[in-house]
Amino acid sequence: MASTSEENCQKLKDAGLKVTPQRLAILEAVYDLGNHPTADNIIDHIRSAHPGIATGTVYNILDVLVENKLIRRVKTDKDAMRYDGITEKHHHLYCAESERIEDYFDEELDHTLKEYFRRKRIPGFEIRDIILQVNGNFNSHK
Amino acid sequence: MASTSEENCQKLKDAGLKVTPQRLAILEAVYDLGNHPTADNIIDHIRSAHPGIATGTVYNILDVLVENKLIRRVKTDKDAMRYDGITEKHHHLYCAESERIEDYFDEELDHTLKEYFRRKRIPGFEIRDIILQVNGNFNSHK
DNA sequence: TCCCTACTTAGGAACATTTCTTATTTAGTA
DNA sequence: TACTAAATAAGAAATGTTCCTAAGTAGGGA
Repeated sequence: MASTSEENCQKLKDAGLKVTPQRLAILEAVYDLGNHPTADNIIDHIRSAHPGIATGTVYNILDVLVENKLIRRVKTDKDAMRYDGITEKHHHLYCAESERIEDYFDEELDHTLKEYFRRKRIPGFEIRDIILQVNGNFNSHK
Repeated sequence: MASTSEENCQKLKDAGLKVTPQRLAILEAVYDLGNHPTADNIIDHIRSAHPGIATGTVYNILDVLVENKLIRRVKTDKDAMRYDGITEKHHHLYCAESERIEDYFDEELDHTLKEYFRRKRIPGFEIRDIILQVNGNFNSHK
């Protein structure tokens, strides 16, 4: 989870993006904060080290990072958009009662789905990927 | 797809909601518009017959209808929130290139998933339901 | 049918997000 | 190291969504 500035710098370069202090700060904020921060969480975190950054800039950069697959966007029904520093394929568990969102990895499931849709095609639609939105409740207290 | 005012009226009553002209109008707008309208589409549609309705009211009522499961909210990555008049369980096909979203029904798939998670439980999490977000492209022109 | 109460709406303010334009900065090249 | 083109950030303004309060309305009971 811990990543150095140089590594993050490299990630930006690899994606063909110019490296700017703002982009580094935001990428690091998403990693540091963990647990699907909102744009607001990210702005707060960054302003401590980087007071002048504009709100619009943060949103712009988040978009750029999402487009270049350095981070992901996590949809929620109600509240604000949230972000995720994990780029490997994974699903999300949404708690109906709290705002909690957990990552869920399951290669067996991914494989099963892939097989399923290899057999049963959807007419007129070419699948790129499938993300599960698993709704329910956490019943143990972390 | 066609539904009378009386039927919609009854749906509201069944959900324990007071019947108001605004609620009926919005419920009908979602059915009439089809194809996952945005709040904006709905507001436009309603204002023709119901000019005075406040924007906030439309959002409030959409929330109420979602909470009472008369309609559903469809999450999208980027653009505005969209709504869906179909309340049976179903998944969504998201087109990467257009804003098109199609409904996808597949009982066999639902059954497969149910079986899968009956075997393989997620520790500390109780599943209520699972929605697939199928990303890809439409390759035929409808 | 009329009244009462709780629920609902209108309207506006607050908040979240996107978009636009201009000035600045990056990174490659000389 | 200095120059330049292209990409980027700041700031402001537009848009989308939520929240709040006072006024209005639906529906049950007298």
